This record gives sequence, structure tokens and C-alpha cells, in this order.
Amino acid sequence: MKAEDKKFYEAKAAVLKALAHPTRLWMVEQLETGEKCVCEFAGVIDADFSTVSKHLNVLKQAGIVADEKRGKQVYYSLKVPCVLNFMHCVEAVLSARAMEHLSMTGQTAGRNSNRGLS
Amino acid sequence: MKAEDKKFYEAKAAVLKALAHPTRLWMVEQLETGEKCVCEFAGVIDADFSTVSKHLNVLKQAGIVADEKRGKQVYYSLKVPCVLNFMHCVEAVLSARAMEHLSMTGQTAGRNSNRGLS
DNA sequence: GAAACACTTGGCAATATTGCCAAATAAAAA
DNA sequence: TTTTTATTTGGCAATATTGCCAAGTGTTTC
Repeated sequence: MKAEDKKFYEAKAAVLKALAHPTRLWMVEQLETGEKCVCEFAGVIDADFSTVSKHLNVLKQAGIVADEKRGKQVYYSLKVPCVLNFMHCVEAVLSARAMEHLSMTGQTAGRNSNRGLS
Repeated sequence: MKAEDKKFYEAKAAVLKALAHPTRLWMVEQLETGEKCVCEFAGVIDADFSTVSKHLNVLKQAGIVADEKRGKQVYYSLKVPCVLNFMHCVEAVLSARAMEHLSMTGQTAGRNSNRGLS
């Protein structure tokens, strides 16, 4: 593998890594309906304000969200909405896994329950 | 947030985390054209055999790939091909970032160069 | 059966991530 | 101007990830 390709895979992995945290994943999904300020996130989850801010910064550094200060507040918005699309695929991975687990434990999930996972 | 929702976000983040490594990302893309044995991966990248094996195990645990032993070799295959689709979106994030960097340094990437990133 | 092959597993040190606290900054309100 | 509100930053300990080496497992080949 060429050094150039390696850089490319590292860059792509960095974007995925930014998304690969439950809190950040939740944040990204919250942004689907529009921009939110830090306080709106902090109000819902029980984490320190600074923790919320740092998570948002990780998403910002990865290029996934944008921030804009207006008055006292900083509003974050989804910069690349397509990230929401692949959540469906991630959920498909979970479904496939769940299905497998059912069959291993001798249970059934019903006929044709395996559709649409690819 | 309910405990149930929290579990769901944790599960989804775990799948993304499995993908969030340059070597594993590369492996997943290699599997696009069909199954490969561990030796085929090990032959290309310069990492220990055990390292390759462990990366593949991470993907397997996440439910992204399946393994099958045939003779002396173990073949890995993509279980949920849709993971390949969202690479395009990840690349879009990188493009958007690159574009921004160009404009910040006073360069230009040409007219309409910002198309198709969402 | 012994040796070779294709992996997997255990152990471990180096490194990175996470989340809390306390302190710093920045804007608006008093 | 002082205070309050909203957020970021620095520091740090707990935890997780990574990748190498050495040793183990299962399967062919000799």
C-alpha cells in the first residue's frame, strides 16, 4: 500500500472515529432537525458542560458539524447531512447480529425477517 | 434519555468504532470484491500476522464480517455490504474539509466545486 | 508421527480516549 | 463596572486501544 493511500485511510478512519461514541452519535442525530446550542445538549444528558463541549469539538474537528456564536450561545449544525443515512446501515448490522443471536438460542424471529439487511 | 435508548446508541457506536481504524477500513474495502483469507491481508500490509488476525476479529465481533475455516485457511467475507455505501459520505466530509482549507489559505478549487457533498 | 502451515490467543508496554474539576474567556444583564 | 450566563480550555486520573512477541491450536503434508 502506498503512503498516499495510507493517509487516505487514516483520514477516513478519523471521521468514523469522531462518530464512534454514543454521546456524539446521539448529538449528530439530534442535529437532524436543525441547529442546537450547547446548553440544549447539556440539558438532556447528564454529563458535565465541559464534556459536552469537548464532544462537540471532536465532531467539529472531524468536519461533521459547524459552530456559530450568536450572542452568548454557540450553535452547532450538521455540515454533512449524509452521515445520517448510514445510520440505517449500522442498524442493519445490529439487526443481523440480533437475528443470529435469536437463531443461536433456538428462537425464531419469523418468516422473511432477514430481509433488507444489505 | 432512557436507559434503553442509551444501550442502542452504545451498540451503534460500537459498530462504528469497529470501522474506525485505517487498517480495518482498508480490510472492509478489500472484501468488496469477495472473501479473502488472513494471509491475503497479511501479505499486503506490513503488520504482524497476529495484528491482522486481531483486527479481523474486531470486525467479526461487531457483526460486520463473517469467517469460515476451509482447510488450513480462514476466509473472511463482508456480512453487511451496505457499510461500503457510507464510505462515499465519509469521503464527502473529507472533501468539504479540504475545500474549506483551500479557501482559508486563499486558494480556489474552482467554480461549483462544492457540489454534491450532502 | 513429525514437521510445516495458517492462523489465534495471552501478555504487555506504548499510546489514545474519556470525563470530571477548576480556571479562563466572552458576551449580555444588572 | 460588576455580575451572571454560556461556553471553552487545561489538567489529570481512569480506562481502552494498539501492535508486537511468544506460545498455543487445528490441519494438512511428509
